[in-house]
Amino acid sequence: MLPYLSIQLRLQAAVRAILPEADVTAVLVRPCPDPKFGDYQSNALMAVAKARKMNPRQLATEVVAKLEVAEWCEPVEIAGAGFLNFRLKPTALDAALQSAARGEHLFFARTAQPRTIVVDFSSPNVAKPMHVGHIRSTGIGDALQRSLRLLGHHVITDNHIGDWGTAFGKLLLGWKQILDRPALARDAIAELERLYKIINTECDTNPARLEEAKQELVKLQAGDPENLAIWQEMTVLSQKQFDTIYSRLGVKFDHTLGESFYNPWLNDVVVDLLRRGIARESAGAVAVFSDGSLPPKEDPFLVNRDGEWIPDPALVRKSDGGFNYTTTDLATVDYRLKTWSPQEIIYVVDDRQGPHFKKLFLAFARWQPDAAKTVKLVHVGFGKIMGDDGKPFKTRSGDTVKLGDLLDEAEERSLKLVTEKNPDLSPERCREIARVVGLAAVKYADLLPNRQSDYVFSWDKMLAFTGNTAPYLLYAYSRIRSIFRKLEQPDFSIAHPEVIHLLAPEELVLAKHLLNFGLALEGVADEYRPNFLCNYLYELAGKFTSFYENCPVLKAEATATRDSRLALCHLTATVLKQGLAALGIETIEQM
RNA sequence: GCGCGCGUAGCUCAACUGGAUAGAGCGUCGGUCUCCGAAGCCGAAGGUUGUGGGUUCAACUCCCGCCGCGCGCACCA
Repeated sequence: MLPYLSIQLRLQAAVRAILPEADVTAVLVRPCPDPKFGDYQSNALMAVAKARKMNPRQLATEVVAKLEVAEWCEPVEIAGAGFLNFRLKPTALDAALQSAARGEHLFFARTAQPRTIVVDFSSPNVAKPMHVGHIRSTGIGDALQRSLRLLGHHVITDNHIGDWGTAFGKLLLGWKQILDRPALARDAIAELERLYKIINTECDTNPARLEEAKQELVKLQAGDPENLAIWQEMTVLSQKQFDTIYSRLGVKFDHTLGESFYNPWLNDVVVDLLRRGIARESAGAVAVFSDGSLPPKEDPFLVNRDGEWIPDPALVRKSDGGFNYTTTDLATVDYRLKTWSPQEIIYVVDDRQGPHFKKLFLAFARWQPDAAKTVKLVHVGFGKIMGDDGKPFKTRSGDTVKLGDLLDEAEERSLKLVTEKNPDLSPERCREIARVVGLAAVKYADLLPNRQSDYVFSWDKMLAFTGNTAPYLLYAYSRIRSIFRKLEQPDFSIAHPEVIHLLAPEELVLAKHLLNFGLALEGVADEYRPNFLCNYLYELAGKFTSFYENCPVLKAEATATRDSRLALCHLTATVLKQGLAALGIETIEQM
């Protein structure tokens, strides 16, 4: 077990010994923000004391008297208002690394309570090109599902593609009347996009055209064979595009159950909602209204107009009989619960859909109160990608940036840099390095900022080899690998874990940081924030580089020092690789 | 108008249950390759965390007011 977890358990036991009725789940041990205070700290006693109106330092003194941590720590220090500071004994640090070297752990613990978690992410639309916005849902969702799996959860990924809806009326009309077959063969998505744009423009100015499109949609929804066949073909063509992009990104889904999958249940959902009095008819449509159980300010089914709270319902059936996405989403929750019995469903979707998810989650809880208690529904929202001008990121001509083009450009730019820095490497080798670096740069730049804020897209920043970037991390990794190449043991493994014995300050700093890998992973899983792991890995790479500058490995004077440092390098490389993998980022041996 | 989110160094961003002297990178200035990869490393300068109050032993973090920006506000998703 990792030292801080052992210390935490003992601390909780000590608190329980003093205050038997105390809830110790919040009594946590965390790394110190400043090494001068020690390696780990706990500030939980101040909160415990406060809740009981006790003197925090007095409580700390009593707890410390009962605290048995001498096998890992120097004597515990009580500081400030009631902080506990722990300093690891060198033997405990060595032991932790040795157990990792024996393969007993990689500085994280698999969860004691595995949950079944559905992760719903990416969700592109049929007949439309995947664009730069999809990188966010896809990248964040993939990083979350990878991290959750690594921690031992049972994860089910489901790509809820937009393969149904009003857009298909226009697409069908375009397909029947102005389809350019050769163009479709060349670039299906571009042709479908062209159809949609033309018909959409016509519909804006010509009500008759709009009516035609609506009729095509009605026919599709009624199961007209011709329209269904065309729709099917559009879906297949789109899926090819998705597959190409996902294959480049290294993203896989366990399921791809698009919106259309739920069609058979939509009518039943609405009927049931009506029967239970959760939805009612309004202006020809069917909608879920507020049940008044929440204060108006917190009630997503209410909106304030000129000082008055008026209904802002969620529509589940349009006045023309069509269904809305709330209906589909309700059917989807129902299906997922019945099929997989998850404890948690995570939706990685743009923050602007926040109000929709609030309504959805509340509506589901009213529809199926018992089922709702078994599952945690979470909207993991994220902000927009902006250009240098502070406006949403677009091409020079003002179009949305297509994801495929973005990845191409990342590889091209990265190839230029790689070739420049490595004139000796073969073109094939450079191309492979550039592929990994370019892709990593885009993914990492997207995962690094706090997901809720908008961020500014910058090629120069994400491809820079300095600063908190993917190239910097990959460079640190490749430098470690270079050591083992030089050693002529590219498949190096730690033969004798007991050689690990850390002395130099830079060794200690690096080793202690390795111990915190699990905290970073848990942060990602608990807060749905991959940027915690990004920052952890950046610090790890930085601490490794400091070590590397100051502590000779292959040229160490003593064999024992050399072997210990080789082991430290190997463990660092393993954590870097595993951590990047959890973010969906590949590593390379050389760059 | 109402609601939600945001506001941190010149710029781009961090800041882990409220916790100790708010941290990085870029840019600027300076140091560092007869030594395992200098795409690196070390150092300096740079802040009233939009603003005014409040709660607390302790506030970037929680509460209230104000200013500024973004987003959303039935029959698209």
